[in-house]
Amino acid sequence: MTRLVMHVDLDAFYAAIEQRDHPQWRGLPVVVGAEPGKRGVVATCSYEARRYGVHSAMPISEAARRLPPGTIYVRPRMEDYARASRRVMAALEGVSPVVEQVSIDEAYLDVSGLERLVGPPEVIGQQAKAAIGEAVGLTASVGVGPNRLIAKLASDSHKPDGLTVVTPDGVQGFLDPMPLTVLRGVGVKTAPRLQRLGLTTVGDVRRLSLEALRRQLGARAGTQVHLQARGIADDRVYPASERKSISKETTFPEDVTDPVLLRDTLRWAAQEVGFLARHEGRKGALVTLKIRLRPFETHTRSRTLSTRTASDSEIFRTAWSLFEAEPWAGKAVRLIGVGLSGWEDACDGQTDLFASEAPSPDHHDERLDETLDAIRRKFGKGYLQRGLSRRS
DNA sequence: TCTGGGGTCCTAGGACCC
DNA sequence: TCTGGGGTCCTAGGACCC
Repeated sequence: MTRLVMHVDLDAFYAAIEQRDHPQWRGLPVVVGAEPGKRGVVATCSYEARRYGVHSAMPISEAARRLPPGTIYVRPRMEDYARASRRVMAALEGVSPVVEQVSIDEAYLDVSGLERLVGPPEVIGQQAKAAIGEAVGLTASVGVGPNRLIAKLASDSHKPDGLTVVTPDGVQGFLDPMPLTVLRGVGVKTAPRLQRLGLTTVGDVRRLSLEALRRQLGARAGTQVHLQARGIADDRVYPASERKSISKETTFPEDVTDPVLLRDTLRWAAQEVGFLARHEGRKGALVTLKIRLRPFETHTRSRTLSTRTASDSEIFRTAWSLFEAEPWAGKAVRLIGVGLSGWEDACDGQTDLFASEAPSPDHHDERLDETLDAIRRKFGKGYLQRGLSRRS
């Protein structure tokens, strides 16, 4: 049976919420992200800002150079965005029961078989857009195709507020003229390897032999690219997938050498990770320290514990000992953070894992406050408030 | 230009075991 | 004394995605 997959992508999600909630900002360039003049990037920006060449992940300093006076710069309000996201996903459940949320502003739906009930794919897509409009007053771009890749590229092809349906017969004609960078897994490193061979489009890639692709990209990636160039990709939708890791990290406003500050920040990160792990009823065996040194040199160090943990202090102690085992003392640190993973059951009989202690907010909050105080004494009140995430 | 934060998946080498 | 092949786990790094 041939499947029908729909991809839904909210338009300039964070910026659209800001413009929805601040009518006076409509029609203006709006940038959600870091504060101009400080370290950081654009999370997302309104279409008015995109006209100046600004886009997600651009350094905020560069964006500020390009954008005119009168541009609105705002810090993300993640709680509000998350609330809107939940409403959108609930609305989509009304279109098809098989919804896979892939990020705060994107989802795949399995709409196979809905044609007999609802009508052609265009009508199903319109239904999704209308449901989102009703739920949160935002627009989305929708793509429908025979698999995830085609549905995603279809939604990307007309933005904002687009609706694009690609039939199985239309797949190759749709794909061939596209730049090869649209293929999943072909990014800033892989694309030049193909471009050096004189390839530019997906059609060019399709004409290269499987053997040549595997030589260039390795067996696995080469095969995947070969299949994608023919429009062959996963056509399943996975409604719920369990997360595999929890992490917290922060980039300092200025590089840090003070070990006390590094320690306090790592303690804060460990408390955040531990709290979230307990909240989700998880314990992990693998603690990973992440550090980024000046100029932009990233390292990870990890340790597998003999028993799984969700304890703030154990996560912290492990991460700090990983730090101390390295000759990093005195070096300028740009970023520090910690992750926890390794709770998947390896058939080792640890069945009591999820009966672990509940989150302990009181204890947690008190210690967290102490740590945050230490950090904010250095960097000011606004620091370490909320995350920032890149959104289309 | 000067590069956030949260993730996933893959590769590759070495340890260790049979 | 010099030596196989395979499997699994651990660790570090990197590419990529949103």
